[in-house]
Amino acid sequence: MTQQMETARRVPLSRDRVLEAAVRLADEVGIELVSMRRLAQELGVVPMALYKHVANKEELLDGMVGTLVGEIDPPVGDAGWKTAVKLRVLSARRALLRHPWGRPVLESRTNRTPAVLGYMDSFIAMFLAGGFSVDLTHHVMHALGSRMWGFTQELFDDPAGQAAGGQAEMHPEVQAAMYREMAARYPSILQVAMAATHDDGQVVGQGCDDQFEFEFALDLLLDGFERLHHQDWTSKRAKLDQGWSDAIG
Amino acid sequence: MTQQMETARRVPLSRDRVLEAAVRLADEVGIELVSMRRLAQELGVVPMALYKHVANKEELLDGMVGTLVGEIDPPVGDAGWKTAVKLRVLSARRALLRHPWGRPVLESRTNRTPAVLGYMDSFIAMFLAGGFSVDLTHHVMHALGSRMWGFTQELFDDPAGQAAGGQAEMHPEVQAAMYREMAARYPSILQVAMAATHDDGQVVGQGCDDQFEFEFALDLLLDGFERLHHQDWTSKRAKLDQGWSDAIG
DNA sequence: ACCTGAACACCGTTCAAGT
DNA sequence: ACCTGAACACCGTTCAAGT
Repeated sequence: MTQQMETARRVPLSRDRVLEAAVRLADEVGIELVSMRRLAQELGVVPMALYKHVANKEELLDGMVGTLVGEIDPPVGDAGWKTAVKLRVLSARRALLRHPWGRPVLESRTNRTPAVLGYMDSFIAMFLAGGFSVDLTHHVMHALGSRMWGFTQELFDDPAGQAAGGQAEMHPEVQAAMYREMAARYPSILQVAMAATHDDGQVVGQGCDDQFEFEFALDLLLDGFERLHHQDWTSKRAKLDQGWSDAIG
Repeated sequence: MTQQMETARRVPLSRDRVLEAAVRLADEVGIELVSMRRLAQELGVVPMALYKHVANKEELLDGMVGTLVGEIDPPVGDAGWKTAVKLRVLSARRALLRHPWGRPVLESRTNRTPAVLGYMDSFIAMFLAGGFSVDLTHHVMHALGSRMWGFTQELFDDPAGQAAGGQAEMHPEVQAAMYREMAARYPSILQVAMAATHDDGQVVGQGCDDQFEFEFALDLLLDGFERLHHQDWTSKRAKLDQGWSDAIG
């Protein structure tokens, strides 16, 4: 331990070492505990030393996203666009499951870093290679949105602290009371929740198969994309421009 | 001003006054500047005084979401499920456009407050009333996800500070250099961006019609829901359970 | 020129002292 | 019993003093 820290202190800091340590720290203790100060401490360094390798915390987070993108499989070239897109999204999803901090960090990113632009570019290229018009590709990319990264903004995401099965510790009476309360106030939620969880008395959100739900929505979108593509769908805006081109051309 | 503050000090604090002030403050200065301390100052009160009306900041944010939900139109009863769902989502979207803080706050919510549960419940009820099976309703709600609130997690959302048209201040040379850089590194992005912005030299993300893109994806999903509903789609899991019921019933 | 301790301007929340 | 100032344990980042 002491030896490790001394070794760490001997090796000079570098942007890569900083990012690597940030990723490891976020994996271990969660992103909410990753502060410049804590990260510096982890590296056996004074906080200000980090600022020579990253301009500020935003840039640190951008860098972390970069390493995340690096873990996503490159697109397969031999399958159709649909398979290629799906495989890539699912690969991104696996990367995000390995690094739970990826989601909140991606959501908060606002800088167009090369890593993110490159990832987006390769997605667009898959659609174009599949014969999609530039116009349809544009809208389809918007529709995909953050699902490109393998996550969806869910109704209720599990709070960081709350492990699954927390319900098990409740007294039957309390559970019964909650049940009656739900039945009175939120009858529709209860109906769906009961069907999904098979009357084991859990409330909505628990007991859902996240992977299934993600792929359900993804397939729904991809099928929709395919349908529009086959019928040569064009947005009114693009149609209008086509009219203009015809008129002036 | 002084009189206002004194009046404010005279009227006793209440949960409603706290929430109302929080909403107004967030509308005016942005959510990132809404702190317990700043809010207290705005109310002419010592920070700790707030804690008698909200347990902590989380509960304050939950309360703000409550007032937001209150601004969303109730479901129309006489149209079909598709119209009812779409109108409600678009109403939520308008509420969110009036209160830009709603999105980040909703994204960060993890508590199942009555307001949110009630909103969800009414959505589920719309699908069930439309004849959707409980099973399909469940998956469809997941697929809808945060789109229920009228927003999508976009690839790049405009950073809070950056107004549209910031590009206009760039020198032509810089713009040309950026253009060449994009062409070399992200050819597919450039293709789409140019088509979307009609060669006025802007980069991707600018010049998109957010409302169009939102409705494009929403319609794609709703059409998908409709198709599955018409063909009596059932998840394998529900099919399996049906088999079990048949076997043991 | 490089490095870094101290400081600045904030947080949310606890807690004990004052009324 | 109620209220609140001071304090605690943090932030990200600036800046000037030290080597």
